Amino acid sequence: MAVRPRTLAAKAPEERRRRILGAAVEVLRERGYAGTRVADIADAAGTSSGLVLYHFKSLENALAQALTTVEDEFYAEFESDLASAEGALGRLRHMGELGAGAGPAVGDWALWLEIWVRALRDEGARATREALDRRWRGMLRDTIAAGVAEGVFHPDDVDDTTVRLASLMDGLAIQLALADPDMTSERMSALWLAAAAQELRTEPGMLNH
Amino acid sequence: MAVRPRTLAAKAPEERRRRILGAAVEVLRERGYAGTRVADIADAAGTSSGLVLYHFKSLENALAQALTTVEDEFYAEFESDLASAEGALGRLRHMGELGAGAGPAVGDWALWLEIWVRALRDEGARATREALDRRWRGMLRDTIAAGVAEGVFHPDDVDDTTVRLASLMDGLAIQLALADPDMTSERMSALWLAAAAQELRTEPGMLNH
DNA sequence: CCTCATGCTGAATGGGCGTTCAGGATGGAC
DNA sequence: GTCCATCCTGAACGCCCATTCAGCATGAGG
Repeated sequence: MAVRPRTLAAKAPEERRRRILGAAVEVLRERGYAGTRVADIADAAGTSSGLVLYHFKSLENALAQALTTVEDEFYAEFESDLASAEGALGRLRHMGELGAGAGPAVGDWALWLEIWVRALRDEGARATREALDRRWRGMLRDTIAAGVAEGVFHPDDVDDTTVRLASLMDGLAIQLALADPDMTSERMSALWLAAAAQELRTEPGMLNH
Repeated sequence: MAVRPRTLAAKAPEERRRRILGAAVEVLRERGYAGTRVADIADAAGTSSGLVLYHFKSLENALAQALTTVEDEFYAEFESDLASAEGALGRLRHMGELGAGAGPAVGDWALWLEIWVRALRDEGARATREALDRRWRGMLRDTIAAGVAEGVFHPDDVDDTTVRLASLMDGLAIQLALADPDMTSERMSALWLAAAAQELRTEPGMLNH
């Protein structure tokens, strides 16, 4: 009658595993990739370092999986939030606000900086981040294309505009992640939407909220 | 008759010191902040690890000084190159091209990623990078203001435009540093100048070269 | 020539930390 | 109850460096 042939011993291994992964993300945010120790993760998860290595083969692997988790959650939430937006204008506004920190992104931009540095030298990380970037740019491009179809956007060149707006968001995010006094969530969102309005030649005021 | 009261023993200590600093920069580019060892620097400089620690107090300190060196050279070259440009339009074009890798910037964007991650957790690094960013934005803002005075630029808001164009460059640079197949030096420069043309409402074609 | 401050070396030291492992506990199967 | 796969623990092991240091080299000053 067991759903799985394999029995689950101990309390709840899968639950424990997830707790460790969550702890890894937490520590990663606090100390960064280079500063995270196995013992830190174990402490944060309220378990032993032995178990961390038991569930994940190595620290390296644990951190990689932690980052994957973050990325997945990031996009999942992003996409679900976006689904509730109506029309291309609404979707674009959401993108500006979510990217600027209204959602899960807020503490995550720091992690993106870590991912970028990692991607500098790790082939796998590079490929992953490239794929994720393409996914994000794809969402942006689709939104723009939808707006063109609706007749509210009139970009010179959809691809170029997409790359510029995506890159602008990354660049603004750096200042946000580094807590530059000149940058706030609100300003970032406003700056990005203003750029979008220029790029897309929307009617004046269309993208203010 | 000695210029300095202190005698210089050995061959040329100051020269050696500079060689080590250069080696540190080289290794830093190759292996990144987290991956650089004292022995790597010593090897690259053709000396002993003892000497590295003799001239710089610690590895940490050596790397910090190496980064400072890079930053100084970066801006020095940037400013001198810029001085030769005529008019606001010429200066802006230079900024687009230098930033995109025509000059010393090309291998340095990777180092900027490292600096950003470092700034995430090191107060000193954060302050340094903020100051440097302000300096770069200041140059950009001055150029824009000059263009306004010349009557060739007509931005909505000089400050906002400055921040957007500076951030856009950072964002584009990430893809360049990570060798994203969709991004090249030429495309980056073209994308940035096109954005500048939009932001500054230049006459059509003014910023093409 | 001496002397001695400064440069310089490479082996030794010591600490930090990833990984391993021997040994328990747990709980389903029978 | 007995057995065994699976979980889990924390101490022990070793490796990898940063840093220290004892000692040699050099060359200016006298």
